[in-house]
Amino acid sequence: MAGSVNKVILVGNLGRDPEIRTLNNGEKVANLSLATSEQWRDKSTGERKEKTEWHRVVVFNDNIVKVVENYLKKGSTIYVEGSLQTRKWTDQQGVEKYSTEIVIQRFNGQLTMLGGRDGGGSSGGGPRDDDYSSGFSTGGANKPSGPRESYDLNDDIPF
Amino acid sequence: MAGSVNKVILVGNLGRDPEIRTLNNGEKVANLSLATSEQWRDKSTGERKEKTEWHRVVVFNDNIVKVVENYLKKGSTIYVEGSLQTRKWTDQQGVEKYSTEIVIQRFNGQLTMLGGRDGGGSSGGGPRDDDYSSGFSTGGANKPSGPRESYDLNDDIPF
Amino acid sequence: MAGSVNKVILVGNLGRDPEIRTLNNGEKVANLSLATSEQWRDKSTGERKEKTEWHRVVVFNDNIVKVVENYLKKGSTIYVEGSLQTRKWTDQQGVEKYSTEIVIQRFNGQLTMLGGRDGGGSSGGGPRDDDYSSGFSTGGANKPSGPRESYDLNDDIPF
Amino acid sequence: MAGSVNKVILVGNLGRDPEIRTLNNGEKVANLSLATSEQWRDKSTGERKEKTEWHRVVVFNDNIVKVVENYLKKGSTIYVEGSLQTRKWTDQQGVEKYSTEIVIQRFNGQLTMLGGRDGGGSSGGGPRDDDYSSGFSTGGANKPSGPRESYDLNDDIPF
DNA sequence: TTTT
DNA sequence: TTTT
Repeated sequence: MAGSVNKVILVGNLGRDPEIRTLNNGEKVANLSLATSEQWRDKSTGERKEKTEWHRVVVFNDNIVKVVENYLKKGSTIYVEGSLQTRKWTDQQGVEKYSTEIVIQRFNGQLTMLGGRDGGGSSGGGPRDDDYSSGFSTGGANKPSGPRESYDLNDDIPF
Repeated sequence: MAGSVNKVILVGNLGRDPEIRTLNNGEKVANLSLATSEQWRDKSTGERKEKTEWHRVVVFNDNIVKVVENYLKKGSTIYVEGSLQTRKWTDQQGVEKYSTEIVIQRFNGQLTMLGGRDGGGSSGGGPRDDDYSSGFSTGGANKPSGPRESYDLNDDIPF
Repeated sequence: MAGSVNKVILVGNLGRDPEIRTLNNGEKVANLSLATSEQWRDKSTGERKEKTEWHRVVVFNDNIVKVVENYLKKGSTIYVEGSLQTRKWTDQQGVEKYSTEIVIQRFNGQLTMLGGRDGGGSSGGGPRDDDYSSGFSTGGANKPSGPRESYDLNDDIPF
Repeated sequence: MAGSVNKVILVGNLGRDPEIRTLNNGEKVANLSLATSEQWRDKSTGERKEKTEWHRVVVFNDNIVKVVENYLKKGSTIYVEGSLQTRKWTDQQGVEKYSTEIVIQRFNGQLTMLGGRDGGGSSGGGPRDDDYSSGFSTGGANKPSGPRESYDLNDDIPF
């Protein structure tokens, strides 16, 4: 196909602490649940309205996973840049399901902390409030091998 | 919630002709099936790979719906800007399903034709190949009258 | 020209309080000085580096100008979306100069407050910390009534 | 400073053939002159108007420079993603000047060919019309060392 | 289902 | 200086 572009840009808050999983090959993957919301005033009734959208963000980029592990938690405000990917999976009843995620691959995407609420988590320790910005960076010896061919997230329960 | 951002930017091709539906209130809505794809060379095997992602784009913006109706068809290359929205629905077996779409609302989003293949469809009629660019427009009879033609900022001292 | 796209997305902090000017026709224009910065570690010396970029943002969109007037000040963190525009002007010595700005027109662009430092300004009054998000709005008295609700065509006269 | 974002997204056409320069260290840099334009109809007079904006794009990313060298020419339509940078320089009369450019650094940015007119240039040779998409890719053992500092050429073979 |  |  001629050149194409697949880019998602979100600024929002984490609805819960990130989940970090370790793949069979030792690599870590972070899953974020990110909320964005719109407010508006209903013209007819005049009342304030708000609609929240929840996004599933999956991070494969090593350096960004480290940032997620060390700095993010429920309530964190972040800027995220990734690409859309729809995954097909089969639930325990054998029903086919689809889950659309914002994916930050090894060699693209960005995640920037923007501060935000101090979280309500009980966790007290750990680094925090140190602003940290991480691009696609990564490096390491591995080249981009393309769009992460197979990885087992099939037992995830999409949001 | 603090200000948030929910933005998707895609450049790709239509997999089929757009579908236009008319709502009860007379408004039209356009549905697009847009493909983006990535190519890469497998590091180990050296072979070329390609992965295509399909996106559901839903257009509520009137002016953009008109562009879709009049100019787009299977194979068209477009730039699209909208926001992510996940819809819950129940299929005929009563199973809950989720569908994530790129939505171009009445007052946001953008769609720009970028040309692309002349389509392979047998359909011959209708306007075509006329490049046309439509922003969020505004709807109705009034369009933005353009990029702020003249204004005196000349005595500003740029940074 | 075939469809084109001209879009800038910035997240950064205001270097000083916004400047609001009133044009001859009574419209207001806001000027912002926005900083973005990059940090990295020098590979050879190992020392931390930082480079700050300053952006001139000009807001013509009425609703966004109101937000700027009422909520922004030195130190505010904002998300801004606009388009690039280079202006030619002549300084007092008669030398031609160029200034490139990020412009938020009446019918496009976005500005979202993201909180940030409480500013260092001595000014104490004025609204603050009330998170506020403003899209391209529409100008005039009518705002977009939100995501996919009913709405009336607006009878705004765009500039 | 807290995390910041500095991103420019353009779709437009090259006004002339790219210029490739070789730095002292042997690295190549590409300069592009990219046009974006807006059309609208003047409300009062009813006449069609068009305003073209010219952007200076500077490419440091090796792989993208190769694409530019091999595939782009006057008239090419491209998608470009980079960051804003304002450079200060002194002209031959000793006058300080500023130039704002869209920079594609070694480890970020994107350039995607979107086809476009076949160019009118007299140049006949060279690859052409082969759509080619290049991300920041690279990787290798070298990490991003920041904005435009010293770095090593990587010997990756782009896909 | 597109495109190369 | 491009493009329509």
